[in-house]
Amino acid sequence: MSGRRRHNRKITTDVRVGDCRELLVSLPDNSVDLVVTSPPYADQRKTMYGGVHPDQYVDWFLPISEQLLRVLKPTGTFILNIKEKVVNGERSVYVLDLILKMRAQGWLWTEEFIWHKKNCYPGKWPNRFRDAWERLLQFNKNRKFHMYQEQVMVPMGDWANSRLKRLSVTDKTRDSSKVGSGFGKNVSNWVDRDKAYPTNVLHLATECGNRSHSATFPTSLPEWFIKLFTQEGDVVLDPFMGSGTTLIIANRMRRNSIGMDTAPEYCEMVRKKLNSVDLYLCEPEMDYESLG
Amino acid sequence: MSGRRRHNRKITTDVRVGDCRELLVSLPDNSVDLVVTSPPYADQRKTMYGGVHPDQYVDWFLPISEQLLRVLKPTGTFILNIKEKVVNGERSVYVLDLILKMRAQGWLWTEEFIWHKKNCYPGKWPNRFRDAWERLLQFNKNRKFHMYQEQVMVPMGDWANSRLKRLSVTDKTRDSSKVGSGFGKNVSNWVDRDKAYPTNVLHLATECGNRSHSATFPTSLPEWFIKLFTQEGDVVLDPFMGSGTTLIIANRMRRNSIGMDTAPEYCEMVRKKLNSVDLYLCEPEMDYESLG
DNA sequence: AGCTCTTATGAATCATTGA
DNA sequence: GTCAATGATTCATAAGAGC
Repeated sequence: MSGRRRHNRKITTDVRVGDCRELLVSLPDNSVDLVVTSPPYADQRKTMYGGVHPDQYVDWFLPISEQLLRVLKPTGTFILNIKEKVVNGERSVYVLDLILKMRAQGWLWTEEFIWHKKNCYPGKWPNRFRDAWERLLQFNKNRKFHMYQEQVMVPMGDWANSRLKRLSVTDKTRDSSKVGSGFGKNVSNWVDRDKAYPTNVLHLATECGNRSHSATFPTSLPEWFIKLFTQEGDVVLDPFMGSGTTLIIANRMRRNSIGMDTAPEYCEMVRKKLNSVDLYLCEPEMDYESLG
Repeated sequence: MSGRRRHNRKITTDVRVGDCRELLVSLPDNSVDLVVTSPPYADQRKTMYGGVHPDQYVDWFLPISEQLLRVLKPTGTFILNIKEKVVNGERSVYVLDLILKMRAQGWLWTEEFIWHKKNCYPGKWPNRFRDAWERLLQFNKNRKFHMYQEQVMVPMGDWANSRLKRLSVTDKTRDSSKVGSGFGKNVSNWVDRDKAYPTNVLHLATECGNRSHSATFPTSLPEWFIKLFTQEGDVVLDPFMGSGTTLIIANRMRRNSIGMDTAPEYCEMVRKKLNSVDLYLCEPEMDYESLG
């Protein structure tokens, strides 16, 4: 766990140009710890990915998910960020259909996280409110998988904060005066509880890191799942890399990663960003935590 | 809009004992403006009252939704509160299946609201976080339906929320003691200023209105949808009444309503509560707004 | 009034036992 | 072995009392 040993291990960050339907075939079986990706939504970004019609979306995605099932380790996890479009005033059902067919492929639909977008897209319609959430579908190969819950614990609410503050000023001194009173054990229970486990609802604002790119995938989203489902040295895969948010944060967290994208200009951009990040990581005194 | 005219119209609140699969047949076509209900969730235990096995859930519900489709007005809305259980470490898919089959019945799946439960059930498991959200599925008969968005506009920003919340608990009682003090006008000033349209994510804590009954959703949940999808004098239907939260709030908001439940003791309890509410409504100076 | 502290409670999951 | 029932476990809120 020392900083020196961590930096002695070589971390690879692999950017591949091409269609993941072809590139995934070259990856070995059971080699990836976490797949986290946000594929192009149906009929969106036509020019970049050729656009997939909602009716064809499931058939287009199933060969990809089949490859992902193959390359994922038995203890690994697949996080799929997706949200169905409104078509003719109705929510499309291709996401529901996809879940059912991926289960038929062998995936377990373990959980559905909700990403609550606090600053969602503006707009007003007569019979619809703004869409402020997206699905984060968790799939696994087995019921048992790696999950490092303590890595994503969050600070507790205000009442606990104030209570802890009070403990730290009065009760701690009282404890030091009464030796072995047993009260210290209670204090340590409270002190240990300064962080709480999250739920399956994630509150994150959308970020617009790069103005030239339309995707609003915030850095904290892949970061959260990488913390939760991988350790240092593990392998993260994003078959729809886009601007490379997942790869860059994986590199910064010292996870090996593979990213794929059909657009050469995106791949080149990500490579450049990675090079500058690598410079930071080569500094022996720099740590991920200090970059956080 | 005057209080006098509103109270001249007779509002009926109809509590019927029995299984809604049988009772719904007697309702006329196209007679209901809003169905809002929270049916018993699927349960592994076969023998338990109200429990339906996950594998049988869709077949059990489809005849009911067929009747609901018949009795709903063309401009009406059906709100279904539901959440799938975890079975063998995996999320069940009967809700997804139900959506697909209800569409085949003729329903439009217009929207999926998220109810974010701020105080969710406790628990800790090695490979799962606590479940903090439920689905609020919106179904319609037609693409055009009645929606009164301005009725559910919310104050902007947290500072306004906390201020309004305090008003609702302390200043409300003060207002009832000081008749016509003019303070109520200040409240409405706050409400009129800086309002924003909500999104499709609802933040509500679970409430337990009645101690003797375990499964109630909070009053504000049906209240929100009744505001959004009905006007005074419209008809609200809850085929799984339970403790009657929906009926009582509908009565208070001067909507006609029909509630059904197989348990006579629940029906009797709701009737008693309705009688006491009616007494309040008979007072000419009382208004829905002052009841909060 | 504001702040602190107490306490009640919530549509849950999982592992184990028994049929 | 499969299926069903039971018990233990769990924790962040918010309402309410108290100062």
